[in-house]
Amino acid sequence: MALRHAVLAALLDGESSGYELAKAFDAGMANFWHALPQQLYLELTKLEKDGLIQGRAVIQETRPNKRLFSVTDAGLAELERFAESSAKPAFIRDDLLVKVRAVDSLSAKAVIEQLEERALIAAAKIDIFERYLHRQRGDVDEQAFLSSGDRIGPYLTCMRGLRFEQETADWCGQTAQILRVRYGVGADA
Amino acid sequence: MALRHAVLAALLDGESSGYELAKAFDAGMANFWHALPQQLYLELTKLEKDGLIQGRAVIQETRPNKRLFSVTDAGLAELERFAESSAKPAFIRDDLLVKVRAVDSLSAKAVIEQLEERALIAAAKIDIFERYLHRQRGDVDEQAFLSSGDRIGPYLTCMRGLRFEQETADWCGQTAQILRVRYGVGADA
DNA sequence: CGTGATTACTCATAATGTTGAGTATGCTCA
DNA sequence: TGAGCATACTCAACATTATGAGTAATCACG
Repeated sequence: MALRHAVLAALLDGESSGYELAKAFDAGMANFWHALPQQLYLELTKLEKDGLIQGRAVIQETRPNKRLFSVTDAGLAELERFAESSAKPAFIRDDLLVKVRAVDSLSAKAVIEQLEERALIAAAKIDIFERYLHRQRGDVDEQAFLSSGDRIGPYLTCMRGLRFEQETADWCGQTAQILRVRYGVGADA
Repeated sequence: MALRHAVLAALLDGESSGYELAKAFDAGMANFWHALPQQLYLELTKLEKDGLIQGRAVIQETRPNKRLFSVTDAGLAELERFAESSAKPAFIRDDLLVKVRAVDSLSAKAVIEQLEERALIAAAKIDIFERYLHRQRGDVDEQAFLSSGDRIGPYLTCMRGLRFEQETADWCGQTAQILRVRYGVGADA
């Protein structure tokens, strides 16, 4: 029952179609949850059936018709219940860490390459997140925005995503460097 | 096929029973993967059937008998294959982030409490990880250990876990503080 | 002497997440 | 003019993870 609440939380940004949500939950932007389009469409159907969101059809001329969903009062109440229930601990679960853990028994080259690739991906996300944060806070500085802006939830979670990616980029870069030195693999992996 | 490789990587530390692995993959220690005992026992059975690990029974007088597993050559080869295949991106997937994302539409108290609780949990993990790192490197400093120690994979992944938890503790603390100020909830939540 | 924690493991089922294959239309760019 | 991309969504099958309920012995605590 977790995607359920992630979708509700995302819909607080305003009415949205499955397709738009799918983009938001995809690799690029998902700073607080990740899901594939198929899951989202399914979840939206269930949420509507349960009365937690309501959809309205939008007939389009030039594009396929779509349905825009928004959170109902029952949905808000459900989110409130969710927020009060105890959160389960979050874990890192990452293929790349498994590979690094085993690196002493493997040929390091592939691992180094993947660390460097991951660092680049993280750098791209950092860029996206920084732009988003800047756009959100507008002219005021961060402190001022956080104390008086009218919607800070998305900002706060994006901050977390940003720091996570910065940490990822740093660790991947440093780890790749250490392994390169140890195993004499050139920098131009 | 991911737990599979996590188990293989964990067994590189040396022969281990399902029970011991279960502790290592549990909340406290799992700095590179997380799994429940039931999953591990199942996976160990499959790994043995596939010849990637081999078990040997140890008959104990005072405790139930157990089976210790170690990685075979085929298992090592499988890990090598895994390391060379491209890693799928890692995502944060955390209930608490969902709650923070939605906090503007909720009563903030419960969210603040959970942020503070999470910060404490993270602090405890930081402690565990720091001790582990210190024990691993022994007398030499980190740089020296990383360039000449004989097994650095576990050290590197634990570093990642450490930083992740530090980031968690910082962000949770700061976020709780911001929300406390905004919503006038006392520090003694 | 019995309550609860630790060691050591198993089985079944439910919930979640991933993969693959479709359907359909229209827009843009070469 | 046709290849590829964006919009917009659906269905089915599979893989992975999580949950709940047991079994059974020993040990430490009061």
